[in-house]
Amino acid sequence: MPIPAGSEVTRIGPVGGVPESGSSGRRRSERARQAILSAARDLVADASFEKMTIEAVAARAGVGKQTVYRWWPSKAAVVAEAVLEGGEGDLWPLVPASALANSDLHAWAGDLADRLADHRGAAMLRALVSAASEDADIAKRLYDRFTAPFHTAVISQIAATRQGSVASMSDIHAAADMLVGGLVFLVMTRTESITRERADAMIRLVLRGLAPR
Amino acid sequence: MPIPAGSEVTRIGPVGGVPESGSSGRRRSERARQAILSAARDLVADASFEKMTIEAVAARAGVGKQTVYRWWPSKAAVVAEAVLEGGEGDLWPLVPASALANSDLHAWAGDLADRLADHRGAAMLRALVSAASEDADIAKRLYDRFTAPFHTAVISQIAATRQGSVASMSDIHAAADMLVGGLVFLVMTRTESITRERADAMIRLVLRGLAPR
Amino acid sequence: MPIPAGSEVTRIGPVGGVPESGSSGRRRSERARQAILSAARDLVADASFEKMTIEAVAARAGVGKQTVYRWWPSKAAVVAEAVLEGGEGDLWPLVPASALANSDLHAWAGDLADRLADHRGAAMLRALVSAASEDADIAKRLYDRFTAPFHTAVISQIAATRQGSVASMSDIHAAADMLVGGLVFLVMTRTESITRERADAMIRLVLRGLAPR
Amino acid sequence: MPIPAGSEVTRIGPVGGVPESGSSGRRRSERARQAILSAARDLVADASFEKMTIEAVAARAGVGKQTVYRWWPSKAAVVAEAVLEGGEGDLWPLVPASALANSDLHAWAGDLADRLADHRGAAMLRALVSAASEDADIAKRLYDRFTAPFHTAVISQIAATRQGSVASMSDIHAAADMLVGGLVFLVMTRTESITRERADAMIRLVLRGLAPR
DNA sequence: CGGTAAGCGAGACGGTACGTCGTGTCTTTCG
DNA sequence: CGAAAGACACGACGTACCGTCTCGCTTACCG
Repeated sequence: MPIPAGSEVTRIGPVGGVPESGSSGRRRSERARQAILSAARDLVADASFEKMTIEAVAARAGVGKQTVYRWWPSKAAVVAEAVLEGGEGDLWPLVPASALANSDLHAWAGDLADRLADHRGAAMLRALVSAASEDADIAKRLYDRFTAPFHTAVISQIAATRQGSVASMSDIHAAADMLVGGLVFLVMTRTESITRERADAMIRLVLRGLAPR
Repeated sequence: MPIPAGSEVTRIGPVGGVPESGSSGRRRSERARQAILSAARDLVADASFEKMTIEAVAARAGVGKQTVYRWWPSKAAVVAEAVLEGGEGDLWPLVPASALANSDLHAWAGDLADRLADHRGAAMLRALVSAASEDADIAKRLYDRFTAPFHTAVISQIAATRQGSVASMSDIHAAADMLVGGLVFLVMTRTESITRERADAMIRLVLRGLAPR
Repeated sequence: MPIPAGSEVTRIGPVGGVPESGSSGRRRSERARQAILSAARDLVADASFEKMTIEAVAARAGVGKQTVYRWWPSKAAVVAEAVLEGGEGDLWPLVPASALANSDLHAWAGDLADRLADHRGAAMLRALVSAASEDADIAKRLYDRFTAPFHTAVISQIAATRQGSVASMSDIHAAADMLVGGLVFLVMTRTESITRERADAMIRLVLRGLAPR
Repeated sequence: MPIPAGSEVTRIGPVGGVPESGSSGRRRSERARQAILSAARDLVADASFEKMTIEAVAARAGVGKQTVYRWWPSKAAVVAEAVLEGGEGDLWPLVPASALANSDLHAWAGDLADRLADHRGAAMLRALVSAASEDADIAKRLYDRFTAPFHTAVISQIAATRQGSVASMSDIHAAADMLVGGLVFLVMTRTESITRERADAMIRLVLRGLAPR
């Protein structure tokens, strides 16, 4: 998997795409869209992917079921968009593409750990992973959203500090996969405490592994 | 989370347990039990946790639905037992508790990567993780089955080579979580190639991170 | 129920009526109106009242759904107008108001039988009766369209031949109800063969019953 | 249509047939069956065939929807059985097969008129006719239930009184169709008053028509 | 002739019911 | 008394239509 250098991970549209309207007919209701995503987030947060139902999402959003099915092909797609896109502010911290110092990585990982320590955040991520296990496209979106930015950041850091000779590409891959995977695995297995300390330990270990001898 | 040194990870019985020998009446049919677990494995392997149904398991096992519900409380429990216990041979390699050399860890990780590269193995692990996201007990079983042995192995290795001073306990935790989590995350996100090389890179990185300076 | 002697049964306008001339704006499209009625007739003819949908009517007529709802309040109303008014030629024969001879009645009944022997005609009448069972107004329209003309005809015949003393009003009612009802019942119960012979037998029986001793 | 002389019109089983049980498994619940038919009767009586829903029937019967669909193929079939079979006492009077006197026919017709004068009875018959318009089998059941007994009665009467020479078979058919059809048509078109007088007039007319000169 | 007031096609909307499927429980008969 | 068979109450599925509501157009009249 090549590293999509300056890739735009941010805005991933609904699967059905923007209304695309040629012209006639009533337009898609943005109000309904937001209500659905928000309802999905809420329901997934206090139950689980399996227990969430489209019916309940529609009801809570004050929307007909068909309005959900018109724009998303499956429960997994709704959850993916709801959890990945978030609502107003960003749900998940993004590694700054120009991260130069180790402290940037620590800050990011600590931030992420905070979100995952929160019950709501953890539940949402669990749901997202379950959704990914159902649908390969979502799986890819999940991977790209969390892992790819780390690649970019580490590469730009190395380039800046001329230490590139040391860390091979496969090491960077391994580092990113393990870091993200490690945190996600803790969430999936509900290991109680996802603390900044734990996240720091992971970052430290990985950076030490990547560092020149 | 303390490391349960000599813990028995191997045999995790059905939740209901064996029918408490000594009682009168017909005994639990081992044949039915195996048929159910095997059917569950098959169905989960070529669909997904969500799409697998107890009804289909019962049908394929040639068993009444009640016979499933008599012994397992939920779909998640059936899948957990089916996937974790495996059939005849062990489904998932176990780190030898007395692993002394780095090569032992490489061998284990490579072995695991092989299983996960296989479509059937990957599907089964995905199902297991989904099951874990539904049920905290299963989540714990999953974590213990894959992470704890690594802890034990690394600790015994350190004890043997008197390098214990270097690696802190939290580093060992981090290492185990990341290693297992990294591989599992690749499976969940369906990253195409889970190769021995990838696994080796992970192990190498982690060992370098753990090593004394 | 008094016999509305010279009643205009023929033209029954749309419920909403013509757009109240004098107003500005675009006029009702006669083309759309005909397309809708024709589509309704077609759809009802090869399915049933229950299975016909307004959506399908609009689609087949190449018309927006709203254009149907603007002019008719319900599916029953559309069907009633479509089936009762017919298209170009009259769908259902009308007893001539001045029927003087028995042969006129035989001719009418035979004609009606022919229409009902046709699959399309039978299906349309079935739909009309179903529509009537939903809506009392339509029920009245149906009754008046088929039964009242018979009343008128028989009365005028009696007046002409001075045999009025014999047949009481209630006998005439009974005769009309039974004649029309008998044929309609055959259609509703899908009795295979609605032949001129059958219709003749009915007319004969009724006339013999009405005749002076 | 031949006259099924001594036909058993009485018990027409559920379409799905009696459980037919070879052996094992839970038996069909008679309680549920009665509850469903009774609920269907009630709902159809105070709405219409179109407005009645299977969902409402199931709910009112305290039964799962599936239990309805397991035994009846369609709404029409449920209504047909509910209305034709009736509950405890017979819903619709049956002409005695051995009717010998005209007064027997008058009694029957008067009885039937009473049922149809009742709002509930009328609504149920309307629903039955609508059901028949959807399904040819039900149409036949409806025809046989109401018309055939009349055939039998008239024939037996004729045989007894040796007046057979006069009334031809086609006249008897016509008489039966018109009598039943006349009453049913009044119900369908909601003609307000279905009185014994009206029924008597019909019977009188028909008998006069059938009588020898 | 330009304004304004419908009607029109299209099609999304909040809903209700459909007929099917799966859940977990319950009878029933057999071994 | 376990196990197979299968009916049961329940509830969600994804679809089809309902009747209503925008949309961006035509028409047509009226000033």
